[in-house]
Amino acid sequence: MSTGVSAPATAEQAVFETILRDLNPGQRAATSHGDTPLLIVAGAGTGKTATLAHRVAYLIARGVPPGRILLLTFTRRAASEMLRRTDALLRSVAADAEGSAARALTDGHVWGGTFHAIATRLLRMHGESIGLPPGFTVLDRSDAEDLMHAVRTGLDLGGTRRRFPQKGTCLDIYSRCVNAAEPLAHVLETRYPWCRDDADGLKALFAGYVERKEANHVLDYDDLLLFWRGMLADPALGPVVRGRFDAVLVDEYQDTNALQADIVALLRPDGSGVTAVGDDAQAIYGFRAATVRNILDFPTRFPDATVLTLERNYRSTQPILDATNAVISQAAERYEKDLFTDRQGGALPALVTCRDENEQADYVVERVLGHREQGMSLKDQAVLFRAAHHSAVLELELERRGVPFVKYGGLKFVEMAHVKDLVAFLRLAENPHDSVAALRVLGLLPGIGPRTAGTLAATLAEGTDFESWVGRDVPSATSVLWPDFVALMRTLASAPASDVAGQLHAARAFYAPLAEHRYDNASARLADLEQVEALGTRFADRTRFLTDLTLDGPHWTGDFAGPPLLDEDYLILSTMHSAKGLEWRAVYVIHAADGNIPSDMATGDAAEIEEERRLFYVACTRARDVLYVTHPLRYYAVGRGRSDSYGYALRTRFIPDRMLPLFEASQAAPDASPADEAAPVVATTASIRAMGSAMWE
DNA sequence: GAACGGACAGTTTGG
DNA sequence: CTGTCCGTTC
Repeated sequence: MSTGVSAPATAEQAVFETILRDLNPGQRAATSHGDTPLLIVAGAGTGKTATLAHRVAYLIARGVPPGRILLLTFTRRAASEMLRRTDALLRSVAADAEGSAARALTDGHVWGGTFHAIATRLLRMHGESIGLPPGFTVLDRSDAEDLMHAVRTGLDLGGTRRRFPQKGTCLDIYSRCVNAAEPLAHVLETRYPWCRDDADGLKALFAGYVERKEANHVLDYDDLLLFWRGMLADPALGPVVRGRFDAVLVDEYQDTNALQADIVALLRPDGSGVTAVGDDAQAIYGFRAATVRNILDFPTRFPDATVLTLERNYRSTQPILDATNAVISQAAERYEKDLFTDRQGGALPALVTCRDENEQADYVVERVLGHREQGMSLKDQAVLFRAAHHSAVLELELERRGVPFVKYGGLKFVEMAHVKDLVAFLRLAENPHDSVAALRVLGLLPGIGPRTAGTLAATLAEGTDFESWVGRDVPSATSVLWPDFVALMRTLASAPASDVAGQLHAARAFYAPLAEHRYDNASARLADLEQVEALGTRFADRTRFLTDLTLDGPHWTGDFAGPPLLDEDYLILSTMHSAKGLEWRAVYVIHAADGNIPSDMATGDAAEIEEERRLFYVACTRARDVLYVTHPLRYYAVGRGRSDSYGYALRTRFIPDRMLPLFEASQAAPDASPADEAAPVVATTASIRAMGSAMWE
C-alpha cells in the first residue's frame, strides 16, 4: 500500500481510477490486467474497441512509453479510431493530473496500424540487413496478378491449348500456401481439387513468380508478413526488432492467419505483454486463410494466459439482440456466449419481403428518408450487403432521388484502371526494376504491345535509371511520343520526392491525351485523376504516397468524385466485410436471400456456410436501434440487354421459420395485388422456352 | 511478328 | 466494366 504521503502515488492512483471509471467489471479487469498474456473474448458490441483503447491508455499511464506499444488492427480505420479514443482519454486524464505526469502521458506515438502497414514500416527500417532492396515497392492484389500472368505466359502455361488455373486462382493458391503455412499438395487436395493435376505447373509458376518479385525489387502482400516473420526469426535481427516493443495488442484476433499468429508469438515469445481481442462468432476471413484456431489455441500457445469474456452488450436493443443471438446460436460450433443488454425497449427487427430488387431499393430509400425526418441523420444509417454489386440498383435509386451516399468495399478508387495507370508512372520512377509498373506504363504508348514493352522493361532493369531509353529505337507509331515520355520519366526519377502533387501533375499532363484516346468516358476519368493529384498534396513524400495508396487507399466509391466533405451528411453503403467493427443506429441488411447470403459461391462445404452465417451475424449485429432485413422474391436475369426472364429466391436459410417470432414480418408494398402474392408464378419465360426447345432438340 | 479494334463473357468477400 | 479471344492491319 501507499505510504499515504507520496503525492505521485496518489496522483497515479487517480489517473488509473479516471481511466477505469466508465468501465464495467469485465472491461476493468481486461484494462488493468498485468503483463501476462491476455485473451479477451468479446462478443459483438461489448465495448471491445473501448476496452482496447482503455488498455493502451492504462499501459501508458503505467509507464510504458507510447512508442513501445504496438497496436495491430484489421484496417487503418480501426487503428485511427482506437488511437483517437486513447488520445482523448489520456488528454482528459492529463487535464486532471499534474503537469509532469501530463507530459509523459501524451509524449510520443503508439505504433498503430494493420499487420501489413506495420510490416512495411519495419521492413523499411530494418529490411536492408536481410538483403531487402531499400527502395522496394509493394504490389497490390491486381499488380500481383499481372506479374503472375506475365510469368505464366513466359512459362507457356496459360495457352489456350491446355486448361490452367486463372491468374487469380493461381495467386489464391500461392497466397493460401504462404499464409496458412500449408504445403501446395495439401492446399490443392483440400481446397482446389480441380487443380490437382496442375501441381507441377503451379510449382514452376510460383518459383518464377518469387524470382521475378526479387528481381523487380517488389514485395506482395504476403511477402510483407513473410519478411516480417523472417526478420523476427533471425538470430541477430530478431532481438533488435523484438526489442522495440514492450506491449503488443491485436484486434480482431479471430481473423488473423497462421503467419500473423507466428509474428505475434515471435514478437513476444513468452507471451508477456500480449493482448489479443476477438470473437470466434465473428470470424469472416477464412477465405484469406484466417483461422479461428488462433483464438482457440491461444491458451495452449501461452500457457499462463488469462482468458476474459465480455458479454454485456452496449450497442443493440434487446429485441435486436434476441434475433442475432438466435442467428448465431445455430452455428455448428462456437464458444457459448449469451449477450445481454439493459436496452430493453425497441421494436422487433423487421423482416421485409419485396417483390423484386426495385421494390427493395424503393423500400430502403423510403425508410432511410423517413428516419432522417425523425431526426436520424444519414450518417447514422447504413445499408449492408454481401457483394459489392448488390447495391447497384439501390445506388441508381439514391442518385435519382438525390440522396448522397458513400460506398465502402468493392472496387476501390485506386483500383480503377485509369488511376492505376497514372500512379504507375510514379511507381516506375520510384522503382525502375518494377516490371509490372513498367509494362503498364509502356503499354499505354501507341505502337507498344506486350512484346515490345517486355524488351524495353528488361533493358531498363539492367541499369538503375532511364538513360538506356534515351534515343532508343522504337516502333514508328511510338517515335513521336517517345522522347517526351523518356523526358517525363527522367524528370520524375530525379524530381524531389517531396513534390508528389507536382509529379502527379506532370504524369497527368502526359497521360491525359492517351486516356482520352483509350476511354469513351474520358472526362469522368480525367476528373478522377485530378482527385488523385489533390490526394498527392496530402503526402510528404512519394514513397509514403505509393505505400499508403497500396496498403490503405481511399475506400470510397459512389456518387462522389472524391472524399465527401466532412460536414456533409451521407448514407453509408458497405459490404458486410467492410462493416466489421462499425455500428449505426439503423442498419438495412439487403438481399438476404439464399444465393446471396450464403453466397452461392460459398456453399461448397459446411465450413464455408458457417462462415457465411457468421458474416450475416456480423451484419445484423451492427444495428443499435433498428434493424431491417430485406429480401427480394424475384431476380431478373442478369446480363446484357433487357431480359424478361427471372427466377425466384428464398429467404436466407439463416432465418428459418422457427425464428420468425423474433422478427416483424411484412411486405414492402402491402398494396400488392392479392393475386400476385397468393399464387406465386413458378414458371419463367426461360423455363418455358427451355421446355419448348426440349421438344425439338 | 506484333499491335490494335471489335466482340463477347463473367463478375465474393480484402490487406 | 474489365479481361480475353480473334480477325485484321501495320
